[in-house]
Amino acid sequence: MPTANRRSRQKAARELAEIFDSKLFKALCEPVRVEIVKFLTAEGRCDVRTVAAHFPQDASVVSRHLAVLHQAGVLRRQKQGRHVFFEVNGPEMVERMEKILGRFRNILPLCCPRNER
Amino acid sequence: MPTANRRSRQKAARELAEIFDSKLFKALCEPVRVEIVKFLTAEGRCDVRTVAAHFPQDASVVSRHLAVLHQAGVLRRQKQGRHVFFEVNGPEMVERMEKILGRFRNILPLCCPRNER
DNA sequence: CGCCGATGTATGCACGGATGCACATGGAAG
DNA sequence: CTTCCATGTGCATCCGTGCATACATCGGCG
Repeated sequence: MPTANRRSRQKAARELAEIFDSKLFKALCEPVRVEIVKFLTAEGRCDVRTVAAHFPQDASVVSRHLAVLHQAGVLRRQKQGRHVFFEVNGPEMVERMEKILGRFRNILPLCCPRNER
Repeated sequence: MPTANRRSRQKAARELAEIFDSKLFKALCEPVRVEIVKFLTAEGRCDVRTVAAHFPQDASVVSRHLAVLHQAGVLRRQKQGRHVFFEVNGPEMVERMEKILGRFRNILPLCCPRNER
Protein backbone atom coordinates (compact mmCIF):
# COMPACT_ATOMS: atom_id res chain seq x y z
CA MET A 1 0.00 0.00 0.00
CA PRO A 2 2.64 2.58 0.89
CA THR A 3 4.76 1.36 -2.02
CA ALA A 4 1.84 1.87 -4.40
CA ASN A 5 1.33 5.30 -2.91
CA ARG A 6 4.99 6.05 -3.45
CA ARG A 7 4.81 4.82 -7.02
CA SER A 8 1.87 7.09 -7.82
CA ARG A 9 3.56 10.00 -6.15
CA GLN A 10 6.71 9.65 -8.21
CA LYS A 11 4.59 9.36 -11.34
CA ALA A 12 2.85 12.60 -10.40
CA ALA A 13 6.23 14.18 -9.74
CA ARG A 14 7.46 13.21 -13.19
CA GLU A 15 4.33 14.60 -14.81
CA LEU A 16 4.70 17.75 -12.74
CA ALA A 17 8.30 18.13 -13.86
CA GLU A 18 7.21 18.37 -17.50
CA ILE A 19 4.90 21.25 -16.75
CA PHE A 20 6.54 23.13 -13.93
CA ASP A 21 8.38 25.48 -16.20
CA SER A 22 10.08 28.02 -13.99
CA LYS A 23 10.22 30.37 -16.98
CA LEU A 24 6.52 31.05 -16.61
CA PHE A 25 6.91 31.86 -12.93
CA LYS A 26 10.04 33.88 -13.59
CA ALA A 27 8.00 36.01 -15.95
CA LEU A 28 5.22 36.48 -13.43
CA CYS A 29 7.32 36.98 -10.30
CA GLU A 30 7.97 40.63 -11.06
CA PRO A 31 5.16 42.84 -9.71
CA VAL A 32 5.51 45.29 -12.61
CA ARG A 33 4.96 42.53 -15.12
CA VAL A 34 1.90 41.33 -13.26
CA GLU A 35 0.56 44.86 -13.41
CA ILE A 36 1.20 44.94 -17.14
CA VAL A 37 -0.77 41.72 -17.58
CA LYS A 38 -3.62 43.18 -15.56
CA PHE A 39 -3.54 46.33 -17.68
CA LEU A 40 -3.64 44.35 -20.91
CA THR A 41 -6.48 42.30 -19.52
CA ALA A 42 -8.46 45.45 -18.80
CA GLU A 43 -7.59 47.35 -21.98
CA GLY A 44 -7.17 44.60 -24.52
CA ARG A 45 -4.67 44.72 -27.39
CA CYS A 46 -2.31 47.63 -26.86
CA ASP A 47 0.54 49.49 -28.42
CA VAL A 48 3.86 49.46 -26.52
CA ARG A 49 3.72 53.20 -26.08
CA THR A 50 0.17 53.00 -24.76
CA VAL A 51 1.24 50.51 -22.13
CA ALA A 52 4.32 52.52 -21.20
CA ALA A 53 2.22 55.66 -20.80
CA HIS A 54 0.42 54.06 -17.85
CA PHE A 55 3.56 53.09 -15.97
CA PRO A 56 6.25 55.21 -14.34
CA GLN A 57 9.07 53.20 -15.91
CA ASP A 58 10.80 54.20 -19.10
CA ALA A 59 9.46 52.88 -22.40
CA SER A 60 12.58 50.78 -22.92
CA VAL A 61 12.00 49.08 -19.59
CA VAL A 62 8.37 48.34 -20.44
CA SER A 63 9.49 46.97 -23.79
CA ARG A 64 11.84 44.57 -22.05
CA HIS A 65 9.10 43.43 -19.68
CA LEU A 66 6.76 42.85 -22.60
CA ALA A 67 9.45 40.83 -24.35
CA VAL A 68 9.92 38.67 -21.27
CA LEU A 69 6.19 38.06 -20.97
CA HIS A 70 6.01 37.21 -24.66
CA GLN A 71 8.90 34.76 -24.48
CA ALA A 72 7.20 33.07 -21.55
CA GLY A 73 4.05 32.64 -23.63
CA VAL A 74 1.94 34.97 -21.51
CA LEU A 75 1.45 37.54 -24.27
CA ARG A 76 0.92 37.44 -28.00
CA ARG A 77 2.88 39.82 -30.18
CA GLN A 78 1.77 41.36 -33.45
CA LYS A 79 3.78 43.78 -35.52
CA GLN A 80 1.84 46.25 -37.66
CA GLY A 81 3.95 48.76 -39.51
CA ARG A 82 6.09 50.50 -36.97
CA HIS A 83 3.71 49.62 -34.13
CA VAL A 84 3.96 46.46 -32.03
CA PHE A 85 0.80 45.28 -30.32
CA PHE A 86 0.56 42.95 -27.36
CA GLU A 87 -2.37 41.09 -25.88
CA VAL A 88 -2.88 38.42 -23.25
CA ASN A 89 -2.45 34.93 -24.68
CA GLY A 90 -5.58 33.56 -23.04
CA PRO A 91 -5.72 30.09 -24.66
CA GLU A 92 -2.07 29.39 -23.93
CA MET A 93 -2.46 30.42 -20.30
CA VAL A 94 -5.63 28.42 -19.79
CA GLU A 95 -4.04 25.35 -21.33
CA ARG A 96 -0.94 25.53 -19.16
CA MET A 97 -2.89 26.29 -16.00
CA GLU A 98 -5.17 23.35 -16.71
CA LYS A 99 -2.18 21.06 -17.03
CA ILE A 100 -0.59 22.28 -13.82
CA LEU A 101 -3.92 22.09 -12.00
CA GLY A 102 -4.46 18.55 -13.26
CA ARG A 103 -1.08 17.48 -11.90
CA PHE A 104 -1.81 19.01 -8.52
CA ARG A 105 -5.20 17.30 -8.45
CA ASN A 106 -3.35 14.03 -8.95
CA ILE A 107 -1.00 14.59 -6.04
CA LEU A 108 -3.80 15.92 -3.86
CA PRO A 109 -4.93 12.56 -2.39
CA LEU A 110 -1.29 11.46 -2.09
CA CYS A 111 0.39 14.23 -0.21
CA CYS A 112 -2.27 14.96 2.39
CA PRO A 113 -5.32 12.68 2.25
CA ARG A 114 -6.26 13.56 5.80
CA ASN A 115 -6.15 17.26 5.24
CA GLU A 116 -8.69 19.41 7.02
CA ARG A 117 -9.53 22.16 4.53
CA MET B 1 -21.16 45.95 -28.08
CA PRO B 2 -17.51 47.01 -27.80
CA THR B 3 -18.37 48.97 -24.63
CA ALA B 4 -19.94 45.86 -23.13
CA ASN B 5 -16.86 43.93 -24.10
CA ARG B 6 -14.71 46.53 -22.42
CA ARG B 7 -16.88 46.46 -19.32
CA SER B 8 -16.56 42.68 -19.01
CA ARG B 9 -12.85 42.90 -19.58
CA GLN B 10 -12.34 45.38 -16.80
CA LYS B 11 -14.47 43.26 -14.50
CA ALA B 12 -12.27 40.27 -15.34
CA ALA B 13 -9.20 42.40 -14.69
CA ARG B 14 -10.49 43.40 -11.26
CA GLU B 15 -11.21 39.78 -10.38
CA LEU B 16 -7.80 38.80 -11.65
CA ALA B 17 -6.19 41.45 -9.48
CA GLU B 18 -7.55 39.82 -6.34
CA ILE B 19 -5.96 36.52 -7.20
CA PHE B 20 -2.78 37.36 -9.04
CA ASP B 21 -0.62 37.35 -5.96
CA SER B 22 2.93 37.83 -7.10
CA LYS B 23 4.10 36.27 -3.83
CA LEU B 24 3.16 32.85 -5.12
CA PHE B 25 5.10 33.40 -8.32
CA LYS B 26 8.00 34.91 -6.45
CA ALA B 27 8.22 31.72 -4.44
CA LEU B 28 8.13 29.56 -7.55
CA CYS B 29 10.41 31.64 -9.78
CA GLU B 30 13.56 30.21 -8.24
CA PRO B 31 14.57 26.99 -10.00
CA VAL B 32 15.96 25.51 -6.78
CA ARG B 33 12.64 26.00 -5.05
CA VAL B 34 10.80 24.37 -7.92
CA GLU B 35 13.14 21.42 -7.61
CA ILE B 36 12.41 21.24 -3.90
CA VAL B 37 8.67 21.15 -4.62
CA LYS B 38 9.20 18.36 -7.13
CA PHE B 39 11.29 16.45 -4.61
CA LEU B 40 8.63 16.78 -1.91
CA THR B 41 6.01 15.69 -4.42
CA ALA B 42 7.98 12.55 -5.18
CA GLU B 43 9.07 11.75 -1.62
CA GLY B 44 6.18 13.05 0.43
CA ARG B 45 6.57 14.54 3.88
CA CYS B 46 10.26 15.14 4.59
CA ASP B 47 12.66 16.29 7.20
CA VAL B 48 14.68 19.44 6.42
CA ARG B 49 17.91 17.50 6.58
CA THR B 50 16.53 14.85 4.25
CA VAL B 51 15.68 17.50 1.68
CA ALA B 52 19.02 19.23 2.07
CA ALA B 53 20.85 15.92 1.58
CA HIS B 54 19.56 15.79 -2.01
CA PHE B 55 20.70 19.27 -2.96
CA PRO B 56 24.18 20.75 -3.30
CA GLN B 57 23.29 23.84 -1.29
CA ASP B 58 23.95 24.20 2.37
CA ALA B 59 21.25 23.14 4.84
CA SER B 60 20.73 26.71 5.96
CA VAL B 61 20.03 27.74 2.38
CA VAL B 62 17.53 24.93 1.91
CA SER B 63 15.89 25.91 5.17
CA ARG B 64 15.42 29.45 3.89
CA HIS B 65 13.93 28.20 0.63
CA LEU B 66 11.53 25.98 2.54
CA ALA B 67 10.51 28.95 4.66
CA VAL B 68 9.79 31.02 1.57
CA LEU B 69 7.68 28.25 0.06
CA HIS B 70 5.83 27.86 3.33
CA GLN B 71 5.09 31.57 3.63
CA ALA B 72 3.75 31.53 0.07
CA GLY B 73 1.36 28.74 1.01
CA VAL B 74 3.00 26.16 -1.22
CA LEU B 75 4.16 23.93 1.65
CA ARG B 76 2.77 22.87 4.99
CA ARG B 77 5.03 22.89 8.02
CA GLN B 78 4.89 20.57 10.99
CA LYS B 79 7.24 20.62 13.95
CA GLN B 80 7.83 17.35 15.73
CA GLY B 81 10.38 17.47 18.49
CA ARG B 82 13.56 18.83 17.03
CA HIS B 83 12.56 17.84 13.52
CA VAL B 84 10.58 20.04 11.13
CA PHE B 85 8.65 18.33 8.39
CA PHE B 86 7.44 19.87 5.16
CA GLU B 87 4.96 18.63 2.60
CA VAL B 88 3.25 20.04 -0.47
CA ASN B 89 0.08 21.91 0.42
CA GLY B 90 -2.03 20.27 -2.26
CA PRO B 91 -5.48 21.63 -1.36
CA GLU B 92 -4.25 25.19 -1.08
CA MET B 93 -2.48 24.99 -4.42
CA VAL B 94 -5.48 23.43 -6.18
CA GLU B 95 -7.79 26.08 -4.75
CA ARG B 96 -5.60 28.96 -5.87
CA MET B 97 -4.94 27.48 -9.29
CA GLU B 98 -8.65 26.93 -9.78
CA LYS B 99 -9.34 30.57 -8.99
CA ILE B 100 -6.66 31.84 -11.35
CA LEU B 101 -7.76 29.44 -14.06
CA GLY B 102 -11.36 30.55 -13.67
CA ARG B 103 -10.36 34.18 -14.13
CA PHE B 104 -8.41 33.37 -17.26
CA ARG B 105 -11.35 31.39 -18.60
CA ASN B 106 -13.43 34.52 -18.18
CA ILE B 107 -11.05 36.70 -20.13
CA LEU B 108 -10.53 34.03 -22.78
CA PRO B 109 -13.42 35.03 -25.07
CA LEU B 110 -12.64 38.70 -24.50
CA CYS B 111 -8.97 39.02 -25.32
CA CYS B 112 -8.83 36.83 -28.41
CA PRO B 113 -12.17 35.42 -29.54
CA ARG B 114 -10.87 34.73 -33.02
CA ASN B 115 -7.87 32.77 -31.79
CA GLU B 116 -6.76 29.79 -33.86
CA ARG B 117 -5.62 27.25 -31.28
C1' DC C 1 13.42 60.23 -54.05
C1' DG C 2 15.38 61.65 -49.66
C1' DC C 3 15.16 63.67 -45.26
C1' DC C 4 12.84 63.81 -40.81
C1' DG C 5 10.03 62.37 -36.97
C1' DA C 6 8.19 58.63 -34.47
C1' DT C 7 8.21 53.98 -32.53
C1' DG C 8 10.48 50.05 -30.61
C1' DT C 9 14.58 47.85 -29.12
C1' DA C 10 19.56 47.28 -27.85
C1' DT C 11 23.41 48.79 -24.78
C1' DG C 12 26.24 50.66 -20.91
C1' DC C 13 25.97 51.71 -16.18
C1' DA C 14 24.53 52.00 -11.20
C1' DC C 15 21.79 50.27 -7.62
C1' DG C 16 19.08 46.92 -4.85
C1' DG C 17 17.90 42.47 -3.59
C1' DA C 18 18.46 37.58 -3.40
C1' DT C 19 21.40 33.59 -3.31
C1' DG C 20 25.02 30.77 -1.37
C1' DC C 21 28.58 29.93 2.04
C1' DA C 22 30.50 29.70 6.54
C1' DC C 23 29.77 30.19 11.17
C1' DA C 24 27.09 31.23 15.31
C1' DT C 25 22.85 30.66 17.91
C1' DG C 26 18.67 28.40 19.69
C1' DG C 27 16.39 24.12 21.37
C1' DA C 28 15.18 19.58 22.01
C1' DA C 29 16.60 14.65 22.95
C1' DG C 30 19.54 11.36 25.27
C1' DC D 1 26.42 18.42 29.35
C1' DT D 2 26.82 16.77 24.88
C1' DT D 3 24.78 15.94 20.39
C1' DC D 4 22.04 16.80 16.68
C1' DC D 5 18.70 19.50 13.99
C1' DA D 6 16.93 23.88 12.28
C1' DT D 7 17.49 28.58 11.74
C1' DG D 8 19.65 33.30 12.23
C1' DT D 9 23.64 36.35 10.76
C1' DG D 10 27.51 38.56 8.27
C1' DC D 11 29.70 38.67 3.96
C1' DA D 12 30.76 38.02 -1.03
C1' DT D 13 28.77 37.50 -5.30
C1' DC D 14 25.59 37.51 -8.98
C1' DC D 15 21.27 38.62 -11.37
C1' DG D 16 17.68 41.79 -12.59
C1' DT D 17 15.65 46.23 -12.64
C1' DG D 18 15.61 51.01 -13.93
C1' DC D 19 17.59 55.03 -16.27
C1' DA D 20 19.71 57.29 -20.03
C1' DT D 21 21.28 57.06 -24.47
C1' DA D 22 22.10 55.28 -28.99
C1' DC D 23 20.56 52.54 -32.78
C1' DA D 24 17.28 50.44 -36.20
C1' DT D 25 13.15 50.57 -38.71
C1' DC D 26 9.04 52.29 -40.73
C1' DG D 27 5.78 56.36 -42.37
C1' DG D 28 4.99 60.73 -43.82
C1' DC D 29 5.94 64.81 -46.30
C1' DG D 30 8.24 68.18 -49.10
